[in-house]
Amino acid sequence: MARKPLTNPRKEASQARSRATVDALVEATARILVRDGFDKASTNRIADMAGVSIGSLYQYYPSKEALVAAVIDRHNRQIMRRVRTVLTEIASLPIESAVRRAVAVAIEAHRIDPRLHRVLAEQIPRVGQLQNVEALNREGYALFRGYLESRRGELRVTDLGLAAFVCATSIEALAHTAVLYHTEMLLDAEALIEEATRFILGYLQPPPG
Amino acid sequence: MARKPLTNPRKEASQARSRATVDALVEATARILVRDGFDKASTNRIADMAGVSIGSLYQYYPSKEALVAAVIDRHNRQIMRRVRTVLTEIASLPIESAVRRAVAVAIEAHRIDPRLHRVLAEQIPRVGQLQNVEALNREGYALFRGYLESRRGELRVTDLGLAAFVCATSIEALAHTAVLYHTEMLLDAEALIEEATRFILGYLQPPPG
DNA sequence: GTGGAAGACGAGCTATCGCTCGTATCCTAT
DNA sequence: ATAGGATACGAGCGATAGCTCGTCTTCCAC
Repeated sequence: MARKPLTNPRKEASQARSRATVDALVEATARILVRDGFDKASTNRIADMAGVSIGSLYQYYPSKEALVAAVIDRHNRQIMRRVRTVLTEIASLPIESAVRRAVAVAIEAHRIDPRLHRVLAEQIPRVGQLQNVEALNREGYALFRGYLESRRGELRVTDLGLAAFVCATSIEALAHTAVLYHTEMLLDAEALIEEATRFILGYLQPPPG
Repeated sequence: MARKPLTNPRKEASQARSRATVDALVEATARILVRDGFDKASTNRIADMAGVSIGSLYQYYPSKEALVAAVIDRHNRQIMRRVRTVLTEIASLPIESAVRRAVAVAIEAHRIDPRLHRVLAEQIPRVGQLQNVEALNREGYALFRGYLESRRGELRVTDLGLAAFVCATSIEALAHTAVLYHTEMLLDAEALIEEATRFILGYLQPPPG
């Protein structure tokens, strides 16, 4: 396997001026990733677009990968803030509305910055941040599993771990695919949400009657 | 968006000797992709591993991307041959066994060469082959949709297009995730297949009774 | 058996990459 | 006011990338 470059920031920025520099670098990285893709995102170009000298760039980030990792981090934080909130709120809801909310937030999360999300989804493996993203997936999975456990009596599934995996993976994939590759479906997002909800419920809930 | 390099082969190999050269190049590309990743797969290195001079490489492929595209192509062909066969066979099967077979073949297909599949899944967007892969997905989707239509009377879903999208996307995602990131699940692949089958059937079939 | 097309070769060009380091400027504690 | 740490600068180094082109070798139709 390939050797991993360091992806941690080099030092904290302590003065306001330098914090602005760091922000500009991360922002410029995100913009270049979206506009030109990972390959054309050279450190020189990033520094340029940030209006910062290449020397300053290397004061804060040891490599291009570290910069991309910072972008990923920022994006993930945005997503998880939203997902965590909603998946915590659903605890008190009945199954049907809980699942509907979960599906909706998955779509919402993917729509936060779809173009960036797409580039990142493609580039994350190369930056060696896969574990971190796996950790996020696992958190979503764990939150959902927690909910299932609290409602175990109302479910027809027995292996809640497996069920949570199946649900979380599918919901994520549906949201991901729809947002990134089938935007026309979002014109009637409600219909998609309803269908996905029926999908999940048909699996989780015992047949009526 | 980034400028696209040409990805078409440069010329056909007509003599046996040159066909061997082309094969060696594609094979070497695949091996280096798996072993070292896309970034370290330089044309010089590929030519080296193939035991072919760099000049010969450029006689047949105009760029590194073209070589990777050839690898993708070969791999996709392997996968689709299998998937097409099975999805055609299921036409005569009742829903339950048809879905089970479909799930099984999705997993099977991802297991053909998982390490290569993983690298390719990550790198395909950069090679601009996304449409081609989308075409494959659409073929899988269309085949499955055809089956659903032939059984429409036995289903509870109404929008078969949407249903096929939901099923195909989920099955693919479950197979993909399990094979690439949760190999421990494959120790009991039967259990996974059964669960996924229940999952899909709960959505497609009307409640019993 | 020979001429010309097909194939193979690899030194080396240009471009760009990631990155360092010596120097200049700014900020703040005293 | 000023010392000295924090911050910013950017010319330019070494490495490596993709790729060309002039030359040599092999194959095959006649």
